[in-house]
Amino acid sequence: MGLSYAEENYLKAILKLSGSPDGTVSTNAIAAQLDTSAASVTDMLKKLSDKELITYQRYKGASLTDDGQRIATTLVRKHRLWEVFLVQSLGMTWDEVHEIAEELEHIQSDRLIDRLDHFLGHPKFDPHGDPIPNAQGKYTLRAQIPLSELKPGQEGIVIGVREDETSFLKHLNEKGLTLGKSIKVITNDDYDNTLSLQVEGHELNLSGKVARNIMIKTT
Amino acid sequence: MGLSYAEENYLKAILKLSGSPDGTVSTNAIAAQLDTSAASVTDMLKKLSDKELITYQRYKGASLTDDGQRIATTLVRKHRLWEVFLVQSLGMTWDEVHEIAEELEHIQSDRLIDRLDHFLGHPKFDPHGDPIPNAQGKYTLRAQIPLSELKPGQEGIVIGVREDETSFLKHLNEKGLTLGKSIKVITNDDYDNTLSLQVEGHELNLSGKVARNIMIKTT
DNA sequence: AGCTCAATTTAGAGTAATCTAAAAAATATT
DNA sequence: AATATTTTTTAGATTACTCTAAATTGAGCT
Repeated sequence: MGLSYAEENYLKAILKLSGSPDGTVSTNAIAAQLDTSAASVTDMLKKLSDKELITYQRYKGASLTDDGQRIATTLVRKHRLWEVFLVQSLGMTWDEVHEIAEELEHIQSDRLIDRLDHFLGHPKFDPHGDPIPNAQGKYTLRAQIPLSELKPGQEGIVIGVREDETSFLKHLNEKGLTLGKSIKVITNDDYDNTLSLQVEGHELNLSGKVARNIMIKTT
Repeated sequence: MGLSYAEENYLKAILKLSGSPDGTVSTNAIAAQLDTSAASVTDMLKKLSDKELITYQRYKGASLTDDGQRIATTLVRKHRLWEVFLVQSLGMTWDEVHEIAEELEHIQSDRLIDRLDHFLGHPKFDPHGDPIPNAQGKYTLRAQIPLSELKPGQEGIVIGVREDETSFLKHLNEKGLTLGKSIKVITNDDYDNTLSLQVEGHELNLSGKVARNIMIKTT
């Protein structure tokens, strides 16, 4: 019936990586995502294929079946709802909740998630600005572009980040660049790949690498 | 560093069973508590002993060291805080929260538990009436006696149950005997071991077995 | 088409937790 | 005290997940 934590994590990784054309994901991509060996991935892909949660052919990569997609999306829903709870109810900061939510998402109880969703007021986005799938797996998309694509003079609001890594989120927090902050781009140098912007009066410099991972809703 | 779920569950079982004189618990008692084989218990006792979380001698049973006691008490604290959250915040019923809390108690984050405790207003008792240890492992005892010990005419309030089993809690819910209800004993027949009482106008009959597991604060 | 190299799979092995069956130790009974 | 019974441990195996190293397959290049 229930899946193991490992199985669930593989499904989530495949969902995350299957933005590509036909949704097919390579063995190595999964190994990199989960920081495990390619051999382990191959073993697990066989198992998930037997359970009909993915379609898999040797040497050809894997993609989620409808069942697999449903389960993976539910995990994302759980993860993001828990993140909202941790930030909104418990007052934790957005850079410390990811790892805890990574554990909480595996708790087994549909009813628990329904009640939590209700308690939180059916939020549509998590603290990183990512959409929360509803119980049917549908979610709202939001118009957002990477900070790196803004031209000098453009303004907007920080609505999310792409990276989940704690170190990255911590870095942003230290710079004062948190969710909801209004920003205005001063310079965006395509050449040396740096960007300067104004946040609450201060001026801030970011590398192109960092700027590409910060999502903005333009105003 | 961190312990596995299995290791944590063994420590909790040993704490639960070590009400006895010197706090020593037998292999078979643990096996029964965790519904596992005695052989598995022996294996695990060796491992926990190596980690200095219990003292253990072959054929002589086990008892918690200070470290083991601290960890086990923290687990109880986490379990009971989560139960309060599930009932108080999410509106779940006391008969459905135990199993979910059984999973939630393993989530690793001291800060999370501190925040949760704060969010809930530092509750002293869980929905079953059991005391919640504080961060230092200390907890308040409450004067409570089993319903089975009340004499006819005595009155009181339901403040807890001894059994954790879902089926038992469900049974009580159906009879309308939930936490906080005022009761008055009408008859308590030592001979055939049954008891009748008044709850909100209704009259209710309980077996001695059930009555022994319902805790009352007399008024 | 044949070769090269990267990606992937297979082979073989290790760890954690569990089981059943058999052996050993402790406890109870006569 | 000797024997019978119960409890506990050991032995040997199984499942899930993981690893490294070696073999295989596929894809790109000439």
